[in-house]
Amino acid sequence: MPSRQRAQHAPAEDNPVARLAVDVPLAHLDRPFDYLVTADLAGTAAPGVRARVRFSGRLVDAFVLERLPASEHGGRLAFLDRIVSSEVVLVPEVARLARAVADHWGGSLSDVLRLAVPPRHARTEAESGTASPDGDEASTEPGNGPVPWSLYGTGRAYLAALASGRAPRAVWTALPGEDWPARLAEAARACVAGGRGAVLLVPDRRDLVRVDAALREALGAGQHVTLSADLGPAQRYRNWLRICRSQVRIVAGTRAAAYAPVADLGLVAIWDDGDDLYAEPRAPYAHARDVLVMRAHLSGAGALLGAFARSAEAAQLVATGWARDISARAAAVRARAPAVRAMADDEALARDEAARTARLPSTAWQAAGTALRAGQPVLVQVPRRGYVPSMACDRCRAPARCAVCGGPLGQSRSGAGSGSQTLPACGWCARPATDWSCAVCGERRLRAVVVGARRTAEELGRAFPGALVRTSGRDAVLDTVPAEASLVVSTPGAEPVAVGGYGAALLLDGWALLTRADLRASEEALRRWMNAAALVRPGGPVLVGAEAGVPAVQALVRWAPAWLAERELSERAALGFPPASRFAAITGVPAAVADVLAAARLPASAQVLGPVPVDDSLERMLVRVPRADGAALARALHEAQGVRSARKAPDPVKVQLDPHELL
DNA sequence: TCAATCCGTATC
DNA sequence: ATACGGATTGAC
Repeated sequence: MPSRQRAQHAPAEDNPVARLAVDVPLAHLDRPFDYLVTADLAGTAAPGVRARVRFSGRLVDAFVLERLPASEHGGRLAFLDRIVSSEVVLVPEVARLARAVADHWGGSLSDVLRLAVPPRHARTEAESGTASPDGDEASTEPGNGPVPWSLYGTGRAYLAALASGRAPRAVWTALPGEDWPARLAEAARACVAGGRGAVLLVPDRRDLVRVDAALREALGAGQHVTLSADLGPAQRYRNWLRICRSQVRIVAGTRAAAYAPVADLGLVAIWDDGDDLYAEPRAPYAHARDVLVMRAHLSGAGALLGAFARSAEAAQLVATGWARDISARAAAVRARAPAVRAMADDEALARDEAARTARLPSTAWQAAGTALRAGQPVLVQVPRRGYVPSMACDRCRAPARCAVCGGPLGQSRSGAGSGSQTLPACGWCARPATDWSCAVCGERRLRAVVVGARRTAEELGRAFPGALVRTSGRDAVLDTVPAEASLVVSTPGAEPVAVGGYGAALLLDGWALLTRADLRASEEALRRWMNAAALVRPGGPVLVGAEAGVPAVQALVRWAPAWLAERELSERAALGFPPASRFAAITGVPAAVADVLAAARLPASAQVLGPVPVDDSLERMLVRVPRADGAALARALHEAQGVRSARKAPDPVKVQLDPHELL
């Protein structure tokens, strides 16, 4: 077959070599491969198009990365089998980004490309390219109201820099009550004014609906598209093609939209980068915030990280000078912030299950009652069920940490038999906490922290007979609630926006958020509280069920997210935690994990922790290095995976850098 | 001495 | 996966 085909198809005269990214996940094949282009494909085998090639006997998908006059490959080149379509779907800018993402997280290019380029939908591709996108209605005139960015110190200068073609980078702390989708849309409009495009990321579909509406308001219809998994394959691919074909330059979407092939990218923006939903659950487990930061850096685009709260990573970008801080003046914050009070006695209630409904903290219920009587909705935030049990100081409730490596202590099950004892042990290095003492108060006793049964809507209904109770949570999320007396019970992240703002908010079981076995417990608690409290009208009462002295609670009371983030950042730096350090988690059957670590040429600074048993017969090892050695760590582990995949080692090993849920 | 077979390795 | 090269084996 080869000789016959080669006789039929002579190589192209110009640039007969195509360099391809082939879709094979094996780590040792994570590099480009050169193929010969036949004369008849000379015109269509352009950089960025999909191809099919015979790769070690099998037909596999591939992308053309570039065309070259000759190959550096010593052996014989095979001919490219066929070009799938002439649509350019992988532009060089995104190819470079994908390579950088793969390298940074120790993964393969093909894994990243599967996320970056949506699966082809042939019928959609064949449609005439002028079809309307999301079923847009009639065109509206772009809104041109006042620009509330002027409330934010350098905010207007930031937009002006975008419009003039520069690449300003900022961490933006939105004022409570801010109509943030409108502000993001204005930033996008500034890009358009300067002849460039923008990518705006939001955590979930509900936020996307809001940004979509704001963009339509700011830009008029048909000037942008949305990208998210729940559009379905056809609509998603249709919208995505409009970006490829440069028919739109503004994209709003969920995490995978970070790779949207917007031409002349002027801005990448992300709302609430601390949200867990930005952590990609598929290999190589890149975080969308970091992907955008990388993209801004590689492509010379501006960057905007906006939120009510602030992540330690965002604080890090400010601290290193990579991004500027855009915040409102203290007076403006004071004028708009709710009035926050901590209800410490909620702790006692949490312990005494029976007393709950009887001994409701009177301040909380007074505030709720007042708002309801005034005809205003009241937001009640309740934690989701099913927190991982963690250990805390018996006296002061500070989360308990390992004396040796600083990892979180948890209840490990030792022995599967009956009468098995549970003893607290480190979740990172597995050392039992035999001689523990609290770093805060010196107490030597530990207690297990478990979230009890959550207060139900019915309980609240009993406390306020006759009140309308709505719920918003995992199964049924409400987008908005009207300006009328109602109790709105919501889990974090599902809080509906209230027309006119909530009259009050109760943030229940706040202590439970703070004692999670999670490095980010404080930061995450504040993020959830602020996202809820920001929906309350200025000066409205917000009651949080947690100790007033805890830093996260202080930050909420003073509405000082940057203060907490900076504090967290310096604390973590002192303790060798991320983002000052980088971690890798290696999970698999014990022999396979040991195999990877033996093959990996880790940097000298690497500290290996574990193993810790995880479910079934699997175990996990952690490797920690200072941030500066992060790239070396990623490379070493990717190479080690390559050695194993070349050997066809049977047991799979999951290598995850910056494992989000562990830290 | 040569063919059949096995094993390891590369995959353009 | 599959193809190939080199080593190994077994029959003449």
